[in-house]
Amino acid sequence: MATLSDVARKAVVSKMTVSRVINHPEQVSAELRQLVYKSMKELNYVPNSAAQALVHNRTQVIKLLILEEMDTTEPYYMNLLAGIAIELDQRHYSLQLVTRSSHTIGRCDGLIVTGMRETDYDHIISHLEQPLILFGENKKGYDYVDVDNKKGMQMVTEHILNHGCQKILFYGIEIDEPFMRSRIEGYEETMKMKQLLPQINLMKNSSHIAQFEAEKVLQKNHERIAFVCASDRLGIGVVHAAQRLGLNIPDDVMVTGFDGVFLDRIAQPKLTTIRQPIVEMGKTCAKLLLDKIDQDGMKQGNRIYKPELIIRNSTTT
Amino acid sequence: MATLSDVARKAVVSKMTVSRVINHPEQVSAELRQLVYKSMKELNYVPNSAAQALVHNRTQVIKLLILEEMDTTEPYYMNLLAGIAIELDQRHYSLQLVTRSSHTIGRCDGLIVTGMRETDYDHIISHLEQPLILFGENKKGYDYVDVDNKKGMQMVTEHILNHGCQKILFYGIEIDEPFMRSRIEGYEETMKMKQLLPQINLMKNSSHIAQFEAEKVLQKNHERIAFVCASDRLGIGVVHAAQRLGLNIPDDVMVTGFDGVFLDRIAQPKLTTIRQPIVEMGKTCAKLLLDKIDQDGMKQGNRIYKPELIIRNSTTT
DNA sequence: TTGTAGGCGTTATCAA
DNA sequence: TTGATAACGCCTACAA
Repeated sequence: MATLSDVARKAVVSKMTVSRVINHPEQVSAELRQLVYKSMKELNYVPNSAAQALVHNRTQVIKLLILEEMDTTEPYYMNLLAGIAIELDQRHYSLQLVTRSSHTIGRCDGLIVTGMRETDYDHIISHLEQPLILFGENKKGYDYVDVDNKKGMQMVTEHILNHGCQKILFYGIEIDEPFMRSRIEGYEETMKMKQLLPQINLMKNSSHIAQFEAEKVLQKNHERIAFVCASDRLGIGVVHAAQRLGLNIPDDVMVTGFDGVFLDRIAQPKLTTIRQPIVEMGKTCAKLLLDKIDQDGMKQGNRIYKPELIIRNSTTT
Repeated sequence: MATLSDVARKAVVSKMTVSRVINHPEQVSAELRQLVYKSMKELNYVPNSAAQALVHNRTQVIKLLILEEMDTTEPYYMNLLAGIAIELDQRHYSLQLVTRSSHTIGRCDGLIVTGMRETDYDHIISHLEQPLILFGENKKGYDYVDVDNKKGMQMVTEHILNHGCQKILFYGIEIDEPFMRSRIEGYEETMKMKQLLPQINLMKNSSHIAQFEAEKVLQKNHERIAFVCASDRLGIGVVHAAQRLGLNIPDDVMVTGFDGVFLDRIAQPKLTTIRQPIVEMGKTCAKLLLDKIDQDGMKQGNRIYKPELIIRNSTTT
């Protein structure tokens, strides 16, 4: 692999001139600049990032801290990761995955944190000195990236109402975190606005639990009913329940999910859902973080994505 | 962050002694060694890997080259990645994700390659000079990690035969790669051994396509029938087909999947499947690769995992 | 067994 | 505008 010196020798200039052409090209005369570019190309020069990291006291490593259990890891994450990785690669950073079990965080230039619970702030997050970006809304003032959860749930609830169903149950995940509270709010407010009674049922994020719960409800129910779910996984469970009882989707039972990553398409019928642009959001996490690092840890604010309603056969024919 | 010099100063020894305690502890007297350990602990010393990388002409970066389309990315990958990441972190390497679209591979110490097609050998793989490990069997002599695909399909086919069903169809993925050929072989040989007619149907790895195909078959069929599928995704499609036609699983129709990552548990009923220990396999990929790097690219051979038959309600009650 | 000198590839600083 | 020098943190080679 060619080094700065190789390029310098070939162009018959000093190493510094080459370095300048790379970092402050405007400080170099056009003539030499062209000469250096030519040599770089010929030698196929790529800067050695270890050396750069050393001078700048950087690691060029970003850690992704996944605080959710591996068990609950949904397809979801792969997309987040893909987004993050694409952006990091472009800016010559690399990635390390850290889970709750890794006891020590180790060296890095910054962190992206996801799957965080309330208690993690004190135990983990507040001890970190590196810049960080959270994936998922929070009320503690940390910079974050998320979709507008409340708006999403409003959209999907209104969609059901517009299709002539007034009995709407909410199936959510039993977890006291902001993203969940926002989704509940979105549902609740929409229902109250129409003078309808919100019915909220929280459970573990498992398709089998959702199925079990929904079967109980459907056995007693005799009118048209809808389940708006806070995840596609719960949505799939409800679909199974309806099918087991021989009910028609969407005529007897309407079902919606949330996420729009993979599972919505696996369901049969496919799920109406709120799609989160996860890959995009991953890229944004990385972008924000790298900018934050470049700006010496300055606050970057939040990035809140507009949710997208994907209408499928679980609510319409 | 503390450096070698800091530790040396604190322990009142030279930098070299500290370096030796880390890399060749046996060359240092017990007395000094303890002193140095103590100082390291007190200063919370962690070696600067950029500096190490620089001296050793390493990058400390491993790339994971994912040649499959993002679209077909299954939950599967997250587990592979998790395994790889755990091992890399322990050995102070970091990771970069590269997809087909990244035009240049860039600097790294080694690669793990997955989702490769026949044509990629010439176009991509053969141009790489870094050590590499493939995830997935191949006949070109590259070191790889995989599950015994043939054995897995034999196990699951025999399982069906033992449960009194002789009409067994194979649903596979329409892709001419070794892993698929092995799974087909496993099915074919088991059937032939019992003098039964193998029936092989290849299609895109999509639950909806599998459902479509299975419905066609089931409409004409009037005996007990089983579908052994080459992925859980196909298996889910067959389950949907049976349900749409009001058939009972497993009494009328038996279904099996392959992979045992996430989707098998989402299905209702849960799928009998061949579980691949993906996290473990990911760790092994990383381990093999790092060893290969340490041994200057020496051939490491293959690691073939025993498949595990997970019996669930899609074949038994 | 321990320490000194030099170098890995890059960049900031200062001098020309 | 350009170049020489020193420094980043660590390790190899050699010397004591």
